[in-house]
Amino acid sequence: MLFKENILSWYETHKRILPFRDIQNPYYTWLSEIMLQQTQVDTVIPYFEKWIKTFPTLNDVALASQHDVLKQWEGLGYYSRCRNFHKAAHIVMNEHDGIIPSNYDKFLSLPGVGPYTAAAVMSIAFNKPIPTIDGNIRRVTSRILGRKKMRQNAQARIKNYLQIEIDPLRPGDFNQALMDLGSSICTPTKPKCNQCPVNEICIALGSGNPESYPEKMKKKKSPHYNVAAGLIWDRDKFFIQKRSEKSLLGGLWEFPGGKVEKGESLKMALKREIFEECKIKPTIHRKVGVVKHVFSHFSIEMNLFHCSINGEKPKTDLPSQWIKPNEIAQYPFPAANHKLFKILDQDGWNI
DNA sequence: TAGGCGTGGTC
DNA sequence: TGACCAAGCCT
Repeated sequence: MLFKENILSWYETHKRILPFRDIQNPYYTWLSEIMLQQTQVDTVIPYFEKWIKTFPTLNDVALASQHDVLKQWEGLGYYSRCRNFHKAAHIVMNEHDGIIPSNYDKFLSLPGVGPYTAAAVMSIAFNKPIPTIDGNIRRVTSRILGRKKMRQNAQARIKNYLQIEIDPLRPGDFNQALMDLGSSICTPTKPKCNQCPVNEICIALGSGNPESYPEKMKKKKSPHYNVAAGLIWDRDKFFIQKRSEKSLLGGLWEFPGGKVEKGESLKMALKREIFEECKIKPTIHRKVGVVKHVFSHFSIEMNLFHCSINGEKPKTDLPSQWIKPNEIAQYPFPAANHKLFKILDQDGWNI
């Protein structure tokens, strides 16, 4: 049985038409691979199309402000991907004459580009026979080779195996075929082995329980926090501040506030947080709403209160703005804030 | 090297 | 409905 022939002929009949596929444009390939990190194809498509419309070339990305690129990324998550891509665009423009490097090591050295992304861009955009190893391919090869433990040793073995199997004439298609196989047939649970083009050589299937490959890692339970935030009004404008680039949700805008400490009421916590962040003691009015939001490693329940400032001026080290409700669209906010905006829109934004 | 880093979909 | 999952990278 010919592994790569079967994989590629399966791909020909099953591949999806995607806006970032079959376009020989390294910028499109690079951007899509960054967006696809830990993110499903259907989520990425609208973001990709909107981004390309706003920034048709890599030079447009380099010329844009971080604020503007984050605005386009808003809602996609893992915002360091966006900040790193923005930095990398500058490097390509300034140090590579605007040409995306077609050399693996040079491309790998760009911020936000790791072994997966470098291999994907090299193989898809530059036709270089370098195998990609992502979550899908790790699972597919774990099952084909019958290796339950996917640690350092196995990683090298996967690479060796794929380096031999990869089609030197169509390396990009080969890599994408294996990833598609992993996401549609060789799924983590309930794999559709009867539809698999390489089921005859799969050791995990032969073992009778392919789903048990590879061995799953135990995950830590993530903590939950109560959070209070203030919608601080001065006449028809409210106060927002920008999060530090190095923090969680770095570079996005938010309302002042923070975690509720043990023994604190929501309003006590909010007064304390606003004083710590802005050095003012606002009057806290009614609660606007509560939203629950799950992050990658913890969850929150955010309670938003209307506040007013009694003539005081907030003093903050972070960039800040007074904006009107209709100006929200200009600022990149995290998803939890957008949930609050929905509540505010229904509520009429009135104190 | 294991943990930090978002979000939306699925069951 | 909580737990898991999805085309990783950085520190």
